[in-house]
Amino acid sequence: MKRNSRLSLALHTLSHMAGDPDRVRTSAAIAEHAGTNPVVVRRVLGRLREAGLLTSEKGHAGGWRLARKPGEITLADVYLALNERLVAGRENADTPECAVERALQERVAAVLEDIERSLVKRLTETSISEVRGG
Amino acid sequence: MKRNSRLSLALHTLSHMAGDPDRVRTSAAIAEHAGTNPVVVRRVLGRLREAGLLTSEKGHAGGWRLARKPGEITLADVYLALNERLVAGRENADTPECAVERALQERVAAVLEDIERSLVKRLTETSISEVRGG
DNA sequence: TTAAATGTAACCTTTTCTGTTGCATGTTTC
DNA sequence: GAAACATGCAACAGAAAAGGTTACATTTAA
Repeated sequence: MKRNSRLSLALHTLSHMAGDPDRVRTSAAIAEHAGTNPVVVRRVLGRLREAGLLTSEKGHAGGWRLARKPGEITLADVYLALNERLVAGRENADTPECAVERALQERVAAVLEDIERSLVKRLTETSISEVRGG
Repeated sequence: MKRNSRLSLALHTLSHMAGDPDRVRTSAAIAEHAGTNPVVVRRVLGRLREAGLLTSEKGHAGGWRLARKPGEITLADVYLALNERLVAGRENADTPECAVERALQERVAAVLEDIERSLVKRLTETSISEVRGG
C-alpha cells in the first residue's frame, strides 16, 4: 500500500464485501486480503461507519458488515466519508498582504473547488456493485 | 504553501503571467509573489517548460515567459505537465497471490483510472485566462 | 471466565515535499 | 574581459502525512 491507499483500501474492501453482503468480516481477515494491518483497516473502515456505509460489532463473532446494498453505495459516498480532498486543498491559505495577490489566490482556490465538485459529481455516478461487477 | 502546492503554485503563477503576457519574470519575483522559494519556483516551472507551456532564458535580463496565449493553456495542460495523478495511484501495486484478490485490485485500479480520465477531461474545459478572468 | 472482536492511543518508520545552500553555466552590460 | 544577474541542478535538512506496529481497554458471545 502506498498512494491513495485509504481510498483504494476502502473500495477494495467494500467491493469484496459486496460479493457476499450480510456476511460479517473481521478487521484481521480484511487486512489479510488487502495486505495491510488490522488497525489500519479499522482506521479506514471507522470513517465509513461514521458515514453510515458500514456497521461494526464488538465482541465475540463481531466484525464489519455493509449497512446498505452495494448498489446504493456510490464512490462519492466513500470519497466523502474518508474526508479526502484530492483537488482542492484543505485550507492552505496563508493570506498575502497584496490585495491583487490575495484575489488571485482566491480565484485559483475557487477554480479548484469547482473541479473538486465535478469530481464528486462524477463519483456519484458509480456504485460499489459496479466496481465489482464489471 | 501546503497541500497541492505544486498545482496551486503553477496555476497562481500562470494566471499572474496571463495578466501581462510577453513580460519576463524572474524566479525570485515569482517566489516573492507566491510566498515561496526561487528554487521551488524553478522546480515547478521547469516542468511547465518541458511541457511547452513556458520558456525560460538564462543570463542577465533572463527569466520566465508564457509560451502560448493564456487562452490556449488549459488546466489539463498544467496538470499533466506536473505529472500529478490525484486519483489513480502511481503503480502502487504489490500483486497479491490470490487470483480473485488480484482481479479485484485490478478492477479498483481500472475504476480509478476512469475517474482520473474524467478529471483530466474536466480540466480541459478551463483555460488559464478563465482562471484569471472570472 | 475465557476467547475473540473492536476502539484507541502512542510511537516508529517511511515517504514525500518544501525550503535552503552552494555552485556551475549562460547572457548581458560595462 | 570582467562583473552582474539569471537559470539549472545537485545535495541536504526539516516538516508533515501516512502506514505499520504494539499495547491495552472495552465489549460480547460461548
